[in-house]
Order: sequence, then C-alpha cells, then structure tokens
Amino acid sequence: MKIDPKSSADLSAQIAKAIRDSIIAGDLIVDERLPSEAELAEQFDVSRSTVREALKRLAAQSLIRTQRGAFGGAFVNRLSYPDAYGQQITTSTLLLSMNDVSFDTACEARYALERSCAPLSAERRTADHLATMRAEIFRQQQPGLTDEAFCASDVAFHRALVDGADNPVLSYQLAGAVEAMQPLMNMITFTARSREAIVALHTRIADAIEAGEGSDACEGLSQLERYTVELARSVMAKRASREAS
Amino acid sequence: MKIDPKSSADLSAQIAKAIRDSIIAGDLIVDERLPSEAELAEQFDVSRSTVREALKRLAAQSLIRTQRGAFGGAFVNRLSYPDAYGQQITTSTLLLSMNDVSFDTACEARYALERSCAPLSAERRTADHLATMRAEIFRQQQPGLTDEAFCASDVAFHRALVDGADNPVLSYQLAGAVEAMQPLMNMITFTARSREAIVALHTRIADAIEAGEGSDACEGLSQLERYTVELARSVMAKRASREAS
DNA sequence: GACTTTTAAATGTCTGACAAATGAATTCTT
DNA sequence: AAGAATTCATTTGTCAGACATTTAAAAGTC
Repeated sequence: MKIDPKSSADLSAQIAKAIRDSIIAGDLIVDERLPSEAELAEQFDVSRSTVREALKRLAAQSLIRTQRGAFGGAFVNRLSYPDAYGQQITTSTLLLSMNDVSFDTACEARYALERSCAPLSAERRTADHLATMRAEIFRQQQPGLTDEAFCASDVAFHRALVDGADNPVLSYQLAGAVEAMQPLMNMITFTARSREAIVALHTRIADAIEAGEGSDACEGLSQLERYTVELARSVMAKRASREAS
Repeated sequence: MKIDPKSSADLSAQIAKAIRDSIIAGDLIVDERLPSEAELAEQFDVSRSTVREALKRLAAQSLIRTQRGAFGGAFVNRLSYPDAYGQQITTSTLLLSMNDVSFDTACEARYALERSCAPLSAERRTADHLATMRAEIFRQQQPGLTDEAFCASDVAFHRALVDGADNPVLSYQLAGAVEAMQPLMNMITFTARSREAIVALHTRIADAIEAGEGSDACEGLSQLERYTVELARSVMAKRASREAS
C-alpha cells in the first residue's frame, strides 16, 4: 500500500484511495483491523491528522467503522444492505435535485425499473408483501390523509411490490429510484379524484400480483406511469397560470 | 445549522450530517461557498481539525469540493452523473463482494433491469449506439482476446444498449448493476464455444434493437441470462471437481 | 470464584504553528 | 497609461504535541 509522492492530490485523499483499493481488491477483508492511526501515520510518513482525515473519508462511505479504547481501531466494514440503501438514496436524491432532471425522465426510469420487478414479484411475493400492499391501498383511501402521507404510503406500496421479487440486489437498486422520486412527487397536490384513480390502479396492480399475472401488473404500472405524468403536467400548468395572474 | 451537544456520536460526524442535511434540504445551493474552516469551527464551537474531518467526510461523498488560496474554500458540489456513476459502482461492487450474493441473484437483477431498458432503447437508440454494439460484437469475435477483455467488451455492449434508452437516470441506475457484475463475470473462463453462443445472442439482440423490436430484444436478453447462469454453473462445477481431485 | 481496580492502548478533540496556493491589490517598469 | 512584477491577505493542507475519553484486558481484593 503506497502513495505517489509526486501526485498533487491531497495526501489524505491519496491515502484513502490506497486503503479503499485494498479493500476492493480484497487485500483487506471484512472485519479485519487496520493498523492504528499512529502506525498508519508512520507507514505513509504523514502526520496522524492526515491519516485521520483519510479514515473519515472511508467512514463516510461506510467502508470502515471505528471503535475507541484498547483493542479498538478501524475495522473494514461489511457493507450492509441498509447502508447501501442509504447511500443509494442520498446519491439518487441529490442527482435528481441538482441536475434539473425532468419529472418525465425520472418517472420513466422509475416505472421502467419497477416493471422489471413485476413478473418476479407476481411469481414469488409472500402473503406478507401482498398484505402490505393491501394495507397501503386502504390507508390511501382515508380522507384525512395529507399529501405527504399519501406519497409516503405510495412509496411503501411500491416498495412492497419490489421486495416481493425476493431479490435483495433488485430491492437495493430500486430503493434509489423509488425513494428519490418522493421529493418530486411531494410537489404534487393530490385531489380526491386523482387519489381515487391512483387507488384504483394500485388495486389493479395488487390484484395482478395476487393472481400471479406479471404482465398484467406491468400494464397496470404503465397506466400508472401515464397517469402520474399527466397529473404532474396539469399541476405544473395550474401553478404556472396561477403565477402568471 | 446546529448540533446536539448531548449526542454520543463523533462531533465531526454530527457536523457533517448538519451540513449534509442543509445541502439536501436546499438551504445550501450548488456552488455556494461554505464559511471557512475557522468560521465553521467558531460557529460549531469546535476545533478546526474537527471541522476538517467533517468536511473530508462530505468530500468523500462528492457533496463539496475544496479550493486552496484566497477566495478559496469549500463549495457545494453539483453531483455530476460521472460522480454518481462512480459511487454507484463502488457501492454495488462492494455490496456484491462482501455479502456472498449468489451469481444467480446478481445476474437475475442485472438482466431484469436491462430488460426494462430494451423497449426504450429499441425505440430511441441512435446510429451511434447501434454502431457501438456492432463494434463490440466484432471485437468479441477476435480469437486472441483474453477473458478479461471479453468481459470488458461485454460490459461495453450492454452499456450501449442501456444508453440507447436515452434516459440518464436509467443509465446511472444500470451502471451499478452492470459494472458491479464484472468481477463475478471475470471468474468465468470463456471457451471458444461459449463465446460463439454469446456473440450469437448479442447479434440477435442488436438486430432486434435495430429493427425496433423491444420485446424481441427482451427475449434475447432472457436467453442470454439463462445461458450465462448455465455457463457459470458449469464453470463452478468444474472448479469444484478439480479441487476435489 | 466473583467483584473491583488498575492500566495500557486506542480513538476523539484541542491548540498552535507553518507551508503552499491563489487571487486581489499594489508597486514597479517601460 | 498599460502591462508586468511583486506584495499581501486569506484559506486550505500538513505537522507536532498534548490531553480527554473509552475500552477491554490484566491485576488485585475479598
């Protein structure tokens, strides 16, 4: 594990990269303890503060965890699904919010990905997944529900659909796509009529999943996508005309 | 922007979280300059080193960039697609390598996601995307190609297919799924016969994309998935029997 | 043997210093 | 006066050393 003394990059960034590469290459395995900060400082011939900055970089990516006290130190972290979910969601959310991605583009991506889960979910979903979907549909019909709560329930519904595919890698990939859409969805005001339409489509999708009809579920998702895009468009138009007046 | 003095978490982690939340909430906008390290240290009532560790955490997530010199400082970074790709790939690769995800599971996720792009790609792909796909198929037929180069070409082929959908959000999501599979794919030895079969399927997929037949491309991808899983299984079996002897 | 105390090792934090970079302001040159 | 060179202030990058805090092992005590 060496760093290039000629490089112009920050030492802490170089050290972080060296350690990160070792982890990715498998030279450092999960739960292995890194040398102490003092030892690393000596190895890389830098000060302890520089080593610490490098370690904080790795900690930010959940690549290591640290523990204080004797026999503590920095340990290679097993990247858990929840950790990966979290980073995926943060990255996706920022990507959407900072790059003026259009609602249509984000929506298209989300529903395309979700359709890829539908056939698997129709085949494998457990009673639990189905029950969650039904429960969220029920919740969505409650009159007092705020728009935010409606959106959150929407996410939970789709989440159950995705998780029904029983493929953790798919669930992880989809987490970003579905959750990152929520801020965009929250900008929409859901009228009683639009909620009714969405609930009807959700019901249709849940029915298809229950019946094991993947292609039917896909069709329902496509209709939901079209309806959502339409809804967003009319909300934007209304907002624009209100601002013009 | 405040931190909780009662929290047991590291100060630098708390400060990083506070700033990160401000960025996500939009209180700090792209290219906005953060206060200098000395000012932040005063604001949060901590030392400069602690602030620096917090900033390094944010830099590791590409949330900020720093510039030295007068009028330098830390600036909120626009999370670019390449940055997001990179993080996505790192995270996905580690997730797969550290959690003994089975080849079948990863493969299923990858091809399910890819099939979600196929119909869009069949509709929208440019001549460029198609040319890339054809060129990679040609490359895959060269006899001297190493297994690694074959895999890399495979990734490039699928990448072109995905990019043909002309949806950057989809491309970003898929980057992780496709690239993270490469280490797993690299474990497979490709015989002349298996390469031939893969090239035939790639050709079929490219033909379908060229003809605008999305469902045909999906069918080709499904066959490719089945073939890949089969191939991996036989390679593993062969390896197991060799080790037993 | 069970409980308490000590101790050593490690990370977390602080202070103060200097190096290096960088753009603005200033001074010098022509 | 215009342009070039220099100075200067500001900010990040790095270093050294100190102390606080946490933690588990080791030693001591009953």
